[in-house]
Amino acid sequence: MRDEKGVGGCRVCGARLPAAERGRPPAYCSRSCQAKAYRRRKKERAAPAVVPKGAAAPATVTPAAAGRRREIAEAVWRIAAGRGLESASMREIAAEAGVSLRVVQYAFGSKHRLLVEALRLLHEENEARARARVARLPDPTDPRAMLRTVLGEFLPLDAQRRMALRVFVAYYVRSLTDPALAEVFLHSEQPLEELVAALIRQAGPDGGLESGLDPWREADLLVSGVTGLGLDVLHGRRTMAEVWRTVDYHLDRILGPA
Amino acid sequence: MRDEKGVGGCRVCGARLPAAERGRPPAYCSRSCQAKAYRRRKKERAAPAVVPKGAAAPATVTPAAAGRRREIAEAVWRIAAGRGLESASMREIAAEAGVSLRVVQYAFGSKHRLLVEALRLLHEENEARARARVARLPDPTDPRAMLRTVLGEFLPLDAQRRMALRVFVAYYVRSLTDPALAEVFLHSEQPLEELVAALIRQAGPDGGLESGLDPWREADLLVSGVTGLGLDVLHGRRTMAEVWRTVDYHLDRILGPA
DNA sequence: GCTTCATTGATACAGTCGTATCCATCGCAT
DNA sequence: ATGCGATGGATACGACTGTATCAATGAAGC
Repeated sequence: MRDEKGVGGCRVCGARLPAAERGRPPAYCSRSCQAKAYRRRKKERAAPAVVPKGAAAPATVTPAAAGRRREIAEAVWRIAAGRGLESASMREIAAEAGVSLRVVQYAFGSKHRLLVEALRLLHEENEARARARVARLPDPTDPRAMLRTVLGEFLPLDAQRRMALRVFVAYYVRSLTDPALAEVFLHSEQPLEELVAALIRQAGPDGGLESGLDPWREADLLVSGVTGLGLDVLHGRRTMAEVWRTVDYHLDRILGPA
Repeated sequence: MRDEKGVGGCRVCGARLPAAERGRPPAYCSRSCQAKAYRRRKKERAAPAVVPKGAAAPATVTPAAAGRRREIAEAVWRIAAGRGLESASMREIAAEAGVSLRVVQYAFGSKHRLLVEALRLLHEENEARARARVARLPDPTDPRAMLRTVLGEFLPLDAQRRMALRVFVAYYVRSLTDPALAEVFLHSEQPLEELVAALIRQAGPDGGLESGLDPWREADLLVSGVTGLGLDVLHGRRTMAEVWRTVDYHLDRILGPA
């Protein structure tokens, strides 16, 4: 609740305001009053009341420019996951992000650029989270645990991954008729089957890899299969428990029983 | 190309037409001419010119009511596959179907009912085509050929299946936020994994089914995997040749080498 | 004080959207 | 020839769309 927008006259001298019909409503009666208020704020900022010199990150205060783009992109994710990408209008996005329409326009220029950028950011976010989960594994040399973690990135295991999966599917459909979105998809996501194939292959010498298996073909079906199973879970056609049983069955088959 | 709508005068006597500003444009100069034309049509219908009693279905002449709904639904499919479901507006659909907006409204009542019905019809259409392809197999007892045919129903192997796949994915995404569409999805598509599992199991006794395989789990990953691979093909991220190699590898693994 | 620049609130603009209304003509029967 | 319900063309309605415009802000240098 800051001071009311324009009902109390000039914020400095209290004089009546001209009340323009167009543009932003005035808050000062003159530019001199505006400059006076500015210098007052500047002085307060110079002595910012005991800041512990970098103890905790300033969670609420973002680097302004990039931070706001990020927050708007997150609003796009939430809307796309909850109500579908088709109801992500500029005004809805602005409301969800808690900013004005003009700010969204200014930050991204056009809706199309906003959508492309939101997809790109979600890709980055997900890759970072996936890497973090892999790094948090207790035994980094256990191929089965590693495979389970990697494959789990495409399953709706928590709110975050459920949302990401929904958003990605919505974007996937759009990308079928939108080259700019298609490029974001095709540019990333490639080395995944290779990673899984490498994990399977690496399990061969010391693990229990049955001979005669083609790691590449196994990885191919495993990755696309897990994606398809995840979509069924989103839909309510399967439970995660069933999916894990199927995945574990195939991991047993490929790597040998646990 | 029937006779032009209203440029040639009365369809019976050829007289000039009053050309009303509101409502449907007239085709007859008077009610008597209208009745004359009706009786003429009725007589032709009574003696329908050597119909061989059910030899071939009257492909072009549809039962009017259901036939038109079908044509409008096909227009929805074409638009959804070509330009995306989000650009399937009532007016676009009407234009694509070659009818007026009012006709689309009249035939389906609301856009939502139209979309649901179009999805239902596409499901029926696809099931019929799939059954026909299975029935056309040279050797109905060959599990490998049967499996390849069944799994092929989810791959963009021709223009029809490519279109159906695109439409289904678009609808799938909508169904995540639209219960009526979700019901159409959940109501069908269930017995598919069971069919594939049955085919795998049946190949056991006389075929070359390796012991230790769980037909149900194999079918589970195979079906969802083929779906996922098909989506990648739609996107251009894979070729159909690569997909067939992966599928055939796994059929070899499950059924034994060809 | 002045000016400049990036930012932004309020609103206008030109569409498209799904749906509803009006009403003439339709097929069909009496 | 008239009546009836189904059909359908033209158009209005109100809501919403993405984008553009105007003017005033915050912040800064001179």
